[in-house]
Amino acid sequence: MQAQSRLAVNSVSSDEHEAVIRELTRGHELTAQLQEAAMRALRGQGQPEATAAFILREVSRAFTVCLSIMSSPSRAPPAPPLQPEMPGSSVAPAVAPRRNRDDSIPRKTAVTSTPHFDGYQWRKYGQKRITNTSFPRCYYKCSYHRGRNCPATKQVQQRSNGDPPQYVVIYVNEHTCDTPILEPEAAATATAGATNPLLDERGAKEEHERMVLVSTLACVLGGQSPAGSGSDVAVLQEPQGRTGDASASAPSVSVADAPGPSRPDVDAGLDVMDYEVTGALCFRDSYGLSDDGLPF
DNA sequence: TCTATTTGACCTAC
DNA sequence: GTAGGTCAAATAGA
Repeated sequence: MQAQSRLAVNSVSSDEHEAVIRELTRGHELTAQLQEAAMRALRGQGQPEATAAFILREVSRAFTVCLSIMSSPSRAPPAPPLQPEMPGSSVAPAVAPRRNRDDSIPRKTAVTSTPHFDGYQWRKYGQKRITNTSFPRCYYKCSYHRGRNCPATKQVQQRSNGDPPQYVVIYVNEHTCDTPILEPEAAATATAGATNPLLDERGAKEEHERMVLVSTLACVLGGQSPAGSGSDVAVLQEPQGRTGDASASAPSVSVADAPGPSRPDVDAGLDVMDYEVTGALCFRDSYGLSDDGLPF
């Protein structure tokens, strides 16, 4: 599948490339909202809550990985889409990009409209105006940077102010804190914060989408299988610690602490690049959504 | 009082 | 010298 994706992506036009990114971004965004709503709906329900949290986090991560791949220079069409398309902004001059300070530091790039909700908690520590860009770049550290010595940081830069606005998020270093997924209230706060007006703008439409997805997910977790997706959930069993770090499997709350002996096995060995994860969750097909993401 | 955010200054790669 | 990344003091809010 991965090879097929590469072949396909390498031959697509700029418009198609943008469309793929747009759809992935949309999926990622919906996953974030579903995560928020599902956690609220399933709160205190033990195993279903833990399972939902795990699945949704992995789905979100799968979208992030796909977006990262699609946004990488080797995947981009001839005309790179990362430059802001703001009126009045000139085409970027041929300036040699600065090298990362340390090439050994793992970096992942994602494009999303919900940069502030990715399952982790971040603390902003800086903001910088970047040349040839219309928006400043914000710098975040993991909230557990001090307490757990987590080295993870991310940079968020708005790329366009469309609907929804798109953000380029660069994740630097892996989490070693094994940050739990945000509690529903915290997630709602983070998502609906001043830096993310998305929910305000979409309001009723997306609330409806969320409710459809949540009810379907609840159905799945409750042992009822929505059309054609009953066995897909099991495919999503995957190690929680993406770094292989032993500490990554010892979160303080939420998912890993949830009761139940059959928590998805942290040693299942599924890699980040197992795209069957995303393939197994075809929201539109499995959940009866139309082409524009709305329920039929 | 504590915590998070803002913002100017500083450091470093190019 | 310039620009990106980080630090830390100042500030705001709970």
